[in-house]
Amino acid sequence: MQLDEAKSKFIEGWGTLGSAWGVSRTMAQVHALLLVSPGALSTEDLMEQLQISRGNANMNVRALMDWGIVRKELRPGERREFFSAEKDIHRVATLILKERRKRELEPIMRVLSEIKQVEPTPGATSEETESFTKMIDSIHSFAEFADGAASTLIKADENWFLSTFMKLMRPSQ
Amino acid sequence: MQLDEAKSKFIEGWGTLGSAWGVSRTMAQVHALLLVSPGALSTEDLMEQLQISRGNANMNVRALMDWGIVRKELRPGERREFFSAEKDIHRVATLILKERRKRELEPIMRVLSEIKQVEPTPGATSEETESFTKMIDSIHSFAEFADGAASTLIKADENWFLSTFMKLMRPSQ
DNA sequence: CTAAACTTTCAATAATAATTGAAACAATAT
DNA sequence: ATATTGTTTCAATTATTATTGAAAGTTTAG
Repeated sequence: MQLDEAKSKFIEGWGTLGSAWGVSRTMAQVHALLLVSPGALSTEDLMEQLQISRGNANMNVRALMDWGIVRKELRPGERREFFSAEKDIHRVATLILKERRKRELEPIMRVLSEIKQVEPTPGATSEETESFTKMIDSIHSFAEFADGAASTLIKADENWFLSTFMKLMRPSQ
Repeated sequence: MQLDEAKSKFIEGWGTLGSAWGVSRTMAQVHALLLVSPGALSTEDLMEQLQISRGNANMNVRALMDWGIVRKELRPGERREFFSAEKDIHRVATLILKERRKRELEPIMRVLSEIKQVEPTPGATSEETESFTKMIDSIHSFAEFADGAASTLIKADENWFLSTFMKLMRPSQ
């Protein structure tokens, strides 16, 4: 396979993966393009290679910078800005995990804590109330577990992540 | 807080969480409603309590059954079908993980293997080609790691998941 | 077999999310 | 000061995805 074809396939595939997560297809594609480009790219490069508008390119590149997985790169004597992706894939995974934790885990934790104390309600059997609180409790403790796991991964450095954790997870395969 | 209000809040919150993942809001809400209902519900119950159409209720309940987190329950002497959610939250997490692995990890793995052999391409510097294959390799091995981790979790039983893994992840908090 | 009770499908419609492109804004060089 | 080169914003548009509801399909009872 030729390099260009391989790059396109990767960008397309990464875009599809993105939509399965709550990430827009284009945002994932911009990320993919930056990942497989050895040097930094300008807004124009992004527009041309992905066939998207200037506004779109700008918005997505900014979102990626918010996530911390793309950096602005300024070149001396150059007016325009260049962008490059974090190339260390473990660090990328960590940063994405962090962002998703903030966006997804935190909101549901807030809801769960809020509804944790249900009053004995007139018109509901105690069975109903108990079944509800039991369910909420178990989701709550699971969410806390997931949150803790995410924190640990976020704090863990890449080496630990790869060597220790990997051996642990696949002891016999 | 009253039981009804708490239930609504939970259903709404679970729905919001769903949209952040690639799950439709209504599918997540149907799941939430079944989770907090002590008994099984009929299609009519779902329609009424979530204010959705028959077709919508049916499609989402079927999707949840495909995921394995909702079961059909037939009552002797009753024509209509009742549905109930898997209440064990660890099992729910496992089943969701399994489904997401199939839908997300597998497609990108396919793309990655396909583009792994890039020919030395005329018109591209060897630096360019090398940088590309290096990136693909590292994503590939990371994806393999994630896939292995997912398999392990899927196979692991609930007790191990809670006791061993939890202690491991949060050794000092 | 036919009616009744219920489920499933799917084309049409509505709701939501992403994208464009032009205008406003900012920075630098002359 | 103003022309040039670039960035950012945002209302309008387009594309995507979810939802409806009516029709077709199933199953059981009589």
